[in-house]
Amino acid sequence: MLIGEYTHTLDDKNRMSLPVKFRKEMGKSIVVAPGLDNCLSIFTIKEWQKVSEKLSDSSMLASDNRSFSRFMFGQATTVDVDANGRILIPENLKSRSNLTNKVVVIGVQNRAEIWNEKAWNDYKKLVETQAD
Amino acid sequence: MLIGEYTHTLDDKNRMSLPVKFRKEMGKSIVVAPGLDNCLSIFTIKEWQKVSEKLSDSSMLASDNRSFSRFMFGQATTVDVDANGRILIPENLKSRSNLTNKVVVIGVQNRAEIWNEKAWNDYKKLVETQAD
DNA sequence: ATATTTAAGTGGGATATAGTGGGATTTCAT
DNA sequence: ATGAAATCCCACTATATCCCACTTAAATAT
Repeated sequence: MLIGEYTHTLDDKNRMSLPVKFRKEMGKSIVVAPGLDNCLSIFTIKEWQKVSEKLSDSSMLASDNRSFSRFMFGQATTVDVDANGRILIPENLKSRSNLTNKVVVIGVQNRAEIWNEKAWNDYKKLVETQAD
Repeated sequence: MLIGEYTHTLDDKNRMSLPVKFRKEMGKSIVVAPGLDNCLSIFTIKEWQKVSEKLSDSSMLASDNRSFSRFMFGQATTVDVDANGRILIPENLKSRSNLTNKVVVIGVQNRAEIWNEKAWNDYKKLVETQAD
């Protein structure tokens, strides 16, 4: 299971190292996809297949499903993990999620997410205040 | 069952020894997670699995479920108990709960909690006055 | 009660490794 | 053919981890 929060660097070659605790579970080839709430999602190949199956089960006659499928499949990419445990973040996904030099990688059970550092901190604060 | 209150030191390497009375029940690998009311929760692997199962039943398309999952999984970490019965408190969780050199570990049935010493004393007082 | 032993809690040095940066080579597109 | 970008490779640094040792508290024996 993927859990935990790690602040990493997105260098000027758009490389980002995966937290070492995620590497074994993630394998050598992963899928980077747009995530909800302006973050990036990353999946193992296996989990990505599950996501795709769910989407293909939903009818393409419903406009919401069509748009969500386009959103996910259209922007997702397979990337390889290099010898140092890093992946290359595609430029279009990077700019979509306002990723800068400092990013936060979080584990959320079956997926990981990459956040703009400030956006993640704001999001956490919001959740805590709502819990009262 | 985990019960009792223990004042321990959080050293400058963020290590904290578990109360010896908790060690057998906690095992060699435990999960540290954010808790409500500004404390940290620690679970056995088994108890943590129960928590995650509850959360994984909820749909990720609902924004409330998403945010709570991110909050819990994103900040939780698995930590190993070292040869001296200590665990390493992640820096992000430490600062979130205002933990300083002196912390209080309390047992609460199936989980333990780590508190800032002063916050715990204030909380106790508050509960006592409210009980009148 | 006092001495002796055992264990809990803590501190700190040495080593391993995660994370990062950057040069050199290769691949790809124009 | 040329420029840009991706990949490979190596190296550096900060930090986590391992290991050992000290101190204080508790337990046992005399």
